[in-house]
Amino acid sequence: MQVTLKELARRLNISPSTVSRALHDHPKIASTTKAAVLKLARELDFQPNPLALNLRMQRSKNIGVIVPKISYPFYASAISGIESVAIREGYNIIICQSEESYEREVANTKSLTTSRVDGVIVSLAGQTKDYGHFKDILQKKIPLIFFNRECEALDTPKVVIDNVEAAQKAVSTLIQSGCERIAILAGPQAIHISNQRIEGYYKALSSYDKQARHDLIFHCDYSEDSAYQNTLDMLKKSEIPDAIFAVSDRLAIAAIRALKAKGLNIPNDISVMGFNNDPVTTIVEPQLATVDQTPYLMGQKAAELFFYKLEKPDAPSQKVVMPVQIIKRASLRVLQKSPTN
Amino acid sequence: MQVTLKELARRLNISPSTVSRALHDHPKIASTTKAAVLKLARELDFQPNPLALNLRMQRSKNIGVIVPKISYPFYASAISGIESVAIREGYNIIICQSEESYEREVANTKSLTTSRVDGVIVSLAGQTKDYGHFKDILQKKIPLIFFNRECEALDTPKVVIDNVEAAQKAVSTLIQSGCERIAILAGPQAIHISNQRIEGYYKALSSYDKQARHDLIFHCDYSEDSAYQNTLDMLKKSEIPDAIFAVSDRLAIAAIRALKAKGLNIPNDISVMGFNNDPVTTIVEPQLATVDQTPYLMGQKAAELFFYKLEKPDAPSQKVVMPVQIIKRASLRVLQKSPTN
DNA sequence: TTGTAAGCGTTATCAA
DNA sequence: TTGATAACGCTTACAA
Repeated sequence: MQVTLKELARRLNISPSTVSRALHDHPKIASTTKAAVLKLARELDFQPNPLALNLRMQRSKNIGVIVPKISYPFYASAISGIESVAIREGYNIIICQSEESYEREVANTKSLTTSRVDGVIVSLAGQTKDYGHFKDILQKKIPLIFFNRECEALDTPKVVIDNVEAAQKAVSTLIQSGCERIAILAGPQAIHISNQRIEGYYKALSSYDKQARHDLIFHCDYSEDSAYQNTLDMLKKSEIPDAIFAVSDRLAIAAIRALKAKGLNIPNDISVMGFNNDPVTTIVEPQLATVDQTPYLMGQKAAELFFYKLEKPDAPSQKVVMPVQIIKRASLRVLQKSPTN
Repeated sequence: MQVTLKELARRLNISPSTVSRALHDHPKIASTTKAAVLKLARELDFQPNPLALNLRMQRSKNIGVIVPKISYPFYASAISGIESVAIREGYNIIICQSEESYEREVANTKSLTTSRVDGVIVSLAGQTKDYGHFKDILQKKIPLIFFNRECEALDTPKVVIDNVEAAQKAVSTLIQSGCERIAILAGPQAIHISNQRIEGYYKALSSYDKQARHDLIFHCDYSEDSAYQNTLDMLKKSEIPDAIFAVSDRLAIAAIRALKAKGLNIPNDISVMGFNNDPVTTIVEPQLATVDQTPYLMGQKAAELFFYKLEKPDAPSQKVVMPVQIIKRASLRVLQKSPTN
């Protein structure tokens, strides 16, 4: 059994309140009693009971975290980031996986609120289109933070990347390496993040005075099978693309598989660019160029936004936009500089 | 603000204890009052305050989980497994990463015990050789469960695979496909799990009346660089191996990289077998044969062992041994059946 | 069948 | 500078 504050008081023949004050070095406490308390506390290895503390303080010191899937490397890193700052502040995190399902996400928010978390950090499930469960959280005055996949309609702190700009950079990189017909392998039509990346794709093309071609835009359902199929479809065109920009590394790798199956050389026949900088990008052959999103830092930032909100509940909600970095790898063709230029 | 049990009592003009009993359908409660309580509780969406409950019951309903790294796919799956049964029992899990460091593992156990978890589920850090911090946990009567990487010296419930048998199966598979000179790419000398796999390697060889050759045993420090170097060393021999059994997929992939760099064909010149069934095994070329360990099921089982221990603290500790499965893939040569046999 | 009171371990308020 | 008391929200003897 752990030693309690009461027990310290009993042994020292003083009242629990005095012990409590000594432990928190309250201004009006005799230095002698304070010393005595601290000494005994150390001797007996006193640890305040967090359960009692939590009840008293009406908080749990837990942060709920809802992500689509912790086995996605992006989220594994983001969680580490969140955890690192939570631990530092004496908080624990409770991780829930929505598995991209709206129903599970709703269930997760319910379970987190009944377990009285002090805040919730979320990256939206792919299927979520209704935000009632998040409004409930806000209404209960529980700080709610989004990261990566956010809900634009809700006024909460959030940390995201500029998906438009990131995609624009990625596609510009392809253009600069000499690609002319760049296809985009996007997600489902309704996915915000995917649409933003399509927008960036358009922007890149137009900034180089290129005409966007609607027949080079492919929507898959985020499954590898469908990415594979869409890639095969691309290759049926009379003039096949000379580059593919996929909105995630997983999709890009499925595309690579399809390209290889058709005997195409990457990057000589076709360049490929992914998104996320997943560890597999260095395993696949050729190594996959991609967009790095610093998920660990995003997680840290999200946690920091939570603590800021906790401290200043009425401060306006910040939207933090993280920089991204293009990672050039062997899946990208190298521009042959023409000697005349 | 959430409605409390007291509030229900006040509104119904009965005592809190009666409300509490009604909610728990205590035998001696008038069915009318019970109905009334339940009705109001539903109307006001009463949720018992877990903080109060925890203090009263002297438990946190949290399970601490310490793993080397959640971004290892094996642990990501294992955690999902643990979580799935924890949630079902109304428990939350608090995840800590030791990052393979002994010091961090000690710090993790400290932080978990001061936050008063009801149990701890651990897979040992690579560097851990002293188990004092775990003895402290046991002494505090906190259930302690090991999974995957266990501590043999401690009498606790555990869920593991039979590493000797798994390695024996893996190496037998190589032998059956016609490999003669099988090298093993093992971890550091002190790692229990790695040594067990070496033992299985010996057993497989001797069961086929083959002589084990010490010059085919390579110890790397678990880093990819060192796996790469060790593989290059193998190739300096007068007679190079015709198969490599690596004790993890990560090491196997580093080996593949080295083999390719030296212009060797896999599996024609040399077969490769990994361990873990990491998702990258299907990305690397050729796809990597490996040993599947069902980490999700291991996690579930570990959590179940925890709840069993919680219920029956004095029951003898179970050791659950999970079956493994050899996954054959293209990195394995196919045996040319000689027509005379 | 129900109510009263004590207690889980802490802190905050008030009084001394 | 310290102590007594109440309170956080719940359960559980014990009493009625």
